[in-house]
Amino acid sequence: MVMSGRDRPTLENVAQRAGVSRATASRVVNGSTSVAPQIRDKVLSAVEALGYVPNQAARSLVTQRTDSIALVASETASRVFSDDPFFSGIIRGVSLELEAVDKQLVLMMVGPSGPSHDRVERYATGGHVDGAIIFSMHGADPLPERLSRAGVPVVCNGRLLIQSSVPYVDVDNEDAARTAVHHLLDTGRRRVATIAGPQDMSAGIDRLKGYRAAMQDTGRRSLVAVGDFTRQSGALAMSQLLGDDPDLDAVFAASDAMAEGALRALRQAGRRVPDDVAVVGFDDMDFARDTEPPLTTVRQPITDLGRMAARQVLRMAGGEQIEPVLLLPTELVKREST
Amino acid sequence: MVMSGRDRPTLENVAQRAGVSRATASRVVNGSTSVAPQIRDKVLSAVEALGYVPNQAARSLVTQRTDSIALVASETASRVFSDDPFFSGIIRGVSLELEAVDKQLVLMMVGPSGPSHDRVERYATGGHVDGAIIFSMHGADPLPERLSRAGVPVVCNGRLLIQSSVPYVDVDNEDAARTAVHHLLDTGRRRVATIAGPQDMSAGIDRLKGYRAAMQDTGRRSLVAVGDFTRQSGALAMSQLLGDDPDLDAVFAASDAMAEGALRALRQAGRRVPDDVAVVGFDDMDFARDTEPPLTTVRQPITDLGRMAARQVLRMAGGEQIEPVLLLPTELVKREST
DNA sequence: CATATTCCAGAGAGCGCTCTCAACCGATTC
DNA sequence: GAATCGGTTGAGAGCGCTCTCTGGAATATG
Repeated sequence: MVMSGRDRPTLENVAQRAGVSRATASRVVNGSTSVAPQIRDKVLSAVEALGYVPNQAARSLVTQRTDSIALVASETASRVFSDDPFFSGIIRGVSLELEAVDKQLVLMMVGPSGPSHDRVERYATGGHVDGAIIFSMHGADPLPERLSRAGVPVVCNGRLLIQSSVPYVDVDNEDAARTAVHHLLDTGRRRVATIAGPQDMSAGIDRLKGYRAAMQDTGRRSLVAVGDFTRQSGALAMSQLLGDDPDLDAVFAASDAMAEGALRALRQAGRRVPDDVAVVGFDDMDFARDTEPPLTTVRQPITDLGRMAARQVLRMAGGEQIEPVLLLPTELVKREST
Repeated sequence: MVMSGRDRPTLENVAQRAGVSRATASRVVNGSTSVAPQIRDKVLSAVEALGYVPNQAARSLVTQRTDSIALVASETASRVFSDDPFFSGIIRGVSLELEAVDKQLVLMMVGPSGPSHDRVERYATGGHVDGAIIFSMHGADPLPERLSRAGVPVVCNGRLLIQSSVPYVDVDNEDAARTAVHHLLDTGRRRVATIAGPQDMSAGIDRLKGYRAAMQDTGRRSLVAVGDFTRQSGALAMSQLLGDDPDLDAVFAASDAMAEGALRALRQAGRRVPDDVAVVGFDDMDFARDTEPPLTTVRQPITDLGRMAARQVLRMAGGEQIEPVLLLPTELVKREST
């Protein structure tokens, strides 16, 4: 096996070949301005000739920066590995943003608690990353706060459930849900139920809150079933709802996946959509366009959520002060299911 | 802002507090056996008291290891960010395996070519990672070969399209497809079409090859439409197929997502499944159980594919010789669509 | 009891890089 | 012509860690 580590050219080699000092070579490599053009060129061609690539470890050792950001995801998050591509979207956004500034993305999964939790904490507080983005937290996870307290720049994706000063980016889930439900009401629906998301996640909680608010706005009774953002849970919840109130004429599902499950359950129960029951989802995933019928849904900019989280954490790492809350806009996309 | 980097305890501090030399402290931290128990304990409690975490950069600098592995994914891969969770499954597998040995996962996306390609190459050959797992390559991507030649341990996820000595892990796509088609034939189907995957990816190519082989085995004519593994393309391909041969009575789709699209197209064309047309998919994604009707499909162990890739690359990084090809078993899961 | 052997801890040399500080040099100013 | 000055370059000190090498204590051997 080739040991790539051993025979790699060092700055010293570059300097020698260019006939300058290591310090000057370093300046050129790092783009310092105060280097004479012809020396600069000499160094650059030495870099080229030798195929020099800076040793990140050595650099980190002195700069105390690692140029990498951790993306921490709760491994058990049903959304992460279920059939909805929320996870992928976030990763994509974060990745695009980091790539633009030549930072690396270190991905870490954590279990609900215990050893893997500690591992992430040790790793992040150990100065291996310049910051961390934490997403898809369940319950009152203490990790964000702990890292933050340890001096690691942290940004969360989604509102935290505990009182905390850790900044986050999210959409206004409550408001978006409210809008969705009002759309149902405005189009003449009278008995609007909801399939709520998991009640240990802010997205689940806030969307339910929005639904409740909209119902109260118009003096109506709530009809709630709780799912976990997956298709199956959506189908199950829909059946329950139908059992609870056979006359319901609309459903607001807190995710597209659950909405699709609901669509299926409705079909199996012999209900026509939207004639008998209108359905609104949340997310605007790719597949929402292809359900039968195509799904009316609340679009949230998932990739942008990732991008913004990355941007914020980079700013923090750069010593900037950032807004504690950043909300991105949503949009109600009307299709044939309402 | 708290600068976490500056006030972190060093090994020197630990040594001092424990009243030993730095070398001994290092031995304890790295689990060397030749340290007297009571000294060992003293060091450990100093570590505990100070909250010492080794500085990875310093360690890497001398060991020439980074304890991290790059997972490189083609960003444009339709599978990566489409509605099928292949990507997530691979990540999950790799992540689980790396976590077990306390290595980090560095995720890198690459565009079809150009700057991001170079970036990955520079990064990986620059000794920032101990190895790389490359997956979802399109066409004859030179990246795996280039990295490998540069001395970076590389394992691919999926057969390479070019002649190369880079090892890979995969399922036997051709054989699996053949089995699936034979299942269709065995259950009395006569006109079996296929919705092939993209022909610039080995999974797409090999599954089509398997289909063709099965058809030839039984002296039948092939009927092919090509998709790109997505739902939409599956629906589109199905319509074409129906146009080409309205009497077809079975379809083998090279992915579950395409199979679902096909199911939808068939329904819209007024065909009953499986009465008029049988459908077989590939992957056995979660949603395959919930399609209407539930999908017969070829199960491939996606998470294990990720796991094995990680295991192989770790072995390579450890200097071991590994098998150039590792094929994991598939299984035909029979449900109601056939 | 002297010598050989084993075992364990410490000293010290770097790993490759950045960055401060001093040195230098040609050019400007008095 | 001497003093000053902006602009470059080089020397060298570390960043925190691992690991080899050496010395000394403890144990075994003749």
